[in-house]
Amino acid sequence: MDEAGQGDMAEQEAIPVRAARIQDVAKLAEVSTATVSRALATPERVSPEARARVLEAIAKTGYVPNPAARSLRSQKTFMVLVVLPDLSNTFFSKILRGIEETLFEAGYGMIISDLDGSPEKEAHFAAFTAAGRVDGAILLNGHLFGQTREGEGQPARITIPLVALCEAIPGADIPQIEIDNRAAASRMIQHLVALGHRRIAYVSGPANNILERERFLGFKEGLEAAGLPFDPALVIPGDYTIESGVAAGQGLVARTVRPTAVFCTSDEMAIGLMRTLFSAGLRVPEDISVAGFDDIEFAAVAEPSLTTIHQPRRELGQAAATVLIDLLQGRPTLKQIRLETELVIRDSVKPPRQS
Amino acid sequence: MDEAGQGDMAEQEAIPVRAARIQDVAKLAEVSTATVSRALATPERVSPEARARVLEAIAKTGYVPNPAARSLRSQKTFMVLVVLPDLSNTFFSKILRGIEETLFEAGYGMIISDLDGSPEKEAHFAAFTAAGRVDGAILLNGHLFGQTREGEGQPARITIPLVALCEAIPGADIPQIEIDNRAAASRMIQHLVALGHRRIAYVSGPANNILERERFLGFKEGLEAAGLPFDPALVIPGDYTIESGVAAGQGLVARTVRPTAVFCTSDEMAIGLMRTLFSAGLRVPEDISVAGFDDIEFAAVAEPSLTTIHQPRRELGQAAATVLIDLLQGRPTLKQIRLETELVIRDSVKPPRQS
DNA sequence: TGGCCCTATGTAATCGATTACATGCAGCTT
DNA sequence: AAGCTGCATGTAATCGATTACATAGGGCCA
Repeated sequence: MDEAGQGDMAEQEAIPVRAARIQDVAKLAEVSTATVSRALATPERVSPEARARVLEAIAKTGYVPNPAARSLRSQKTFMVLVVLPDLSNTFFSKILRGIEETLFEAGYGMIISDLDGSPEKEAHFAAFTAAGRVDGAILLNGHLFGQTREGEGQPARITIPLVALCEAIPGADIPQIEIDNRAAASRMIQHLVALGHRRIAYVSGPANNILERERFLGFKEGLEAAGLPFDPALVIPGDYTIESGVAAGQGLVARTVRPTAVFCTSDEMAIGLMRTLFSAGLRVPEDISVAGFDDIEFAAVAEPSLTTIHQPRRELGQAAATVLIDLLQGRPTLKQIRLETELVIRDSVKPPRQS
Repeated sequence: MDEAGQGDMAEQEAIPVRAARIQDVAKLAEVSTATVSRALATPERVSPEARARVLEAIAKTGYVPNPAARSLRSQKTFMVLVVLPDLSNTFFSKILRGIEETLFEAGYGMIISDLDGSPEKEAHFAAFTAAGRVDGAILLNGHLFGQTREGEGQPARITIPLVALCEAIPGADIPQIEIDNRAAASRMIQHLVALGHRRIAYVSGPANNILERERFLGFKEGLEAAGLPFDPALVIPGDYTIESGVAAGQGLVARTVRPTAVFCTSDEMAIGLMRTLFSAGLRVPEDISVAGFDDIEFAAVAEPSLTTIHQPRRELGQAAATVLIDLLQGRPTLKQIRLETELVIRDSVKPPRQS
């Protein structure tokens, strides 16, 4: 190692104290390594005196078990992989926090994999997982991995417990933790309809996305329930990002006949869309109502504040982590958990001007 | 394991294929395990024929080296710990992405630790680090860990390479990657002054936070440069969150003599503050100008769009990861890297009404 | 042709824990 | 008293890679 980063350090101890091993503890406590190991893993199987001596020796040496050795032998890593499509997306951060919290309490660490739409990364993490670097994984990306190139050369079958979070994975027989996207979307449409809206536009998520499919079904269901026709011209493509919301807004502004309300399937898009409407001189909700989905932090402080569907993000993360831990520890789990969403009524939706 | 999660799986192969070991590959390729290992680690030290046979065998068996075994022997984990104070904070997510990207390319995995203000978590991760579970760490939380209880029982000294990101760590002799917070804050004040503002309020970050200290110094520096007096009454406490911005706004609304401009040291606070001003019937920037700091995604689409300081978040993450990797691989590194910020002028700041 | 060096490869020690199996001893039953 | 049970503990195999050291063989030079 070059000295560049350490040129003038002074108060550091000169002797690089080798980390204490179980051997050192055993010697100090005058027992065998087996007893030390048992004192930690199964205290009830060790006499109180021996246990006390071991604990004292551990405190004295600052012993921390070497995880590599432990996991090599026991085939457990106490690590969980969280796979998500885009780490920089606001929507995920609170979910992650819920996951991290719960994992931490159970003694598990969290490794994050941001797929970023890259198949190579996906393949890498599939191998990573297959290699036994983690005990289980939480998938937020809507599909299993390692599913791509089957052909020759066994594609490293994933055998560890998996849990799907938010985006249900169709063919997979793994626990799913999610919200009822369809019902939530339908609920929002019914709310808009109840206020008198008849021409309701829909800003979609990315094509083929399972959330998108569900929300779109909910959208149509809501229309149907209200006896309104479905008009494909009122479906505007988006991909959940702010930018796509901005773009959707531009398309809307350019129209001669506009919808009276727009249901955006993410808050980011709703906020981006409102921005564009403002720039064009349109007012929300006076000229056009805008609804979102997710209830991210900024929804409440947007101007106007955003009517949206609240997703219990932290709880979703906690639930997924809990299920995975149950799975890892051999406890029975539910195959599907659906958390409740909530329609949050704020200022971006009002009855249309002339109904 | 209970069957709850796996009741009716069908197409799964019945034989739980034990993952291939280096032995299996060696046998198939008709070489020794040493040759297999070398074919992967130092291909140039293996004959082309042997290498080809090994690679073929690897492909055929789907062999992936067992990381626990590897790291037990080589004392390397190819894992990096990222310590941050709040995972659910928007500001960090893009930084994380920059880190993850760079680590991934270099073959490192990322473990995340959300300290959440909990000393226990901090102690835990200090032990975690000391135990050799990671090769290095990136600290976003502004202080070293394991620094707490020195006393008896050696407190598991951290000896692995560390890098401080965003929040410089005063006494520590480790590389720092950051922006020039002071200069950036000063720059913003000068911009406000140049537009004619004389009464400029400052919404602070949490007390004792190093970013806060620097930005506050910059604020005062900016005032001084303009020959304006520093008025403690114009300093409003905050903690970078939306909520604290909302609270700061309430305080402001209640005043009889208001500043003509408010410099919030985070975009979140600026957005929360604008919200409160709107609710009270004040207009931004007509009645009062508002500036932020960070340039998060929502700054551009806020209403009005937010004048702020752009931080190259992704690049910050990349730079920190790059420095850490250099450190890990024994290359020389810089001790301090300061990335450029940029004043982004948008619509939330205008000259005061009567100057 | 003998000696030397270099390359390719193999053998086996090693990393640090967990844990199957063995052992010794105390207490209880018959 | 013999035999059984069960607890506390120790011994040593084991997990799967990396790598120090040993060795075989080929090429080159004198």
